[in-house]
Amino acid sequence: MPTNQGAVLEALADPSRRSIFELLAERPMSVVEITASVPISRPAVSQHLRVLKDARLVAVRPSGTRRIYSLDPEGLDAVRRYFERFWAGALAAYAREADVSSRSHHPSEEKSS
Amino acid sequence: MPTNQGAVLEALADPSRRSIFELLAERPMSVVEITASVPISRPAVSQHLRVLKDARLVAVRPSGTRRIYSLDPEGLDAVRRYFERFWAGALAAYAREADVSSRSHHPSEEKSS
DNA sequence: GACCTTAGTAAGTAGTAGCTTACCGTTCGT
DNA sequence: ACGAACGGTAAGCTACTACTTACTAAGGTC
Repeated sequence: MPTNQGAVLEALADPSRRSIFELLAERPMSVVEITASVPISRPAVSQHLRVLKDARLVAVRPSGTRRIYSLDPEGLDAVRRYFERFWAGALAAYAREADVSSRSHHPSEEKSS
Repeated sequence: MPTNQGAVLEALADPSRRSIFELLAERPMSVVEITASVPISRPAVSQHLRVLKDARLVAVRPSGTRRIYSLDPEGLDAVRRYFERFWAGALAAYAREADVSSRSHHPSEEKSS
């Protein structure tokens, strides 16, 4: 199990974390830079970054005394695979349910089998 | 409000809710059926279903005294679009960061405004 | 009709997640 | 070497969230 999908979903469930994540999508930034664009304290940002990093949604690169955070495609890909797993099934289920609903609402038309 | 992606992510952040979601991916089920496959009480299941329904991840169809829950492609599609939005950027950022890392130490350039 | 099944809501509780301030180690500039 | 900027960690508080046990309503069966 490479890169737990649950961790990714839990990480992005928090609005502050989503903001940070979306910020880093524009360009890599240091912690102070991120903090300037977000209404929480710097330690809070650090804590969020730790969660995002554990979920492999972001990666760090040290640059002098700063640490430049950027997006890590790894976690993104993990969650993408997770949702792809359900996509076909969801469409099929929807089609079947829609069919059932249409029978109850419209007594006419379409008797396939 | 076209299917808030945040709501979808928050809904699937909970393990119990993910279990229910994945159960319904196999086949539509009633609340008691779901409860039988999950280690929580039936009211808890109802509460989770409400969250999933608000996020448009599941849909309900009344069938007599039961309510058959099934996947709703709407929420799934919303979150898929959300992640697609970052996919290209994440890959580009990753390539750039990998490039930066590959060069050794460069004391020049890069100045914060 | 009586009565059982199904399921959503109310009210209350325990645990955890996110925030803060304070502190400490590193790295750069002078 | 000293001081300042950067950033991660610790400790503590608050608020929310997931869970429970009632209770209530609606539909189906006899």
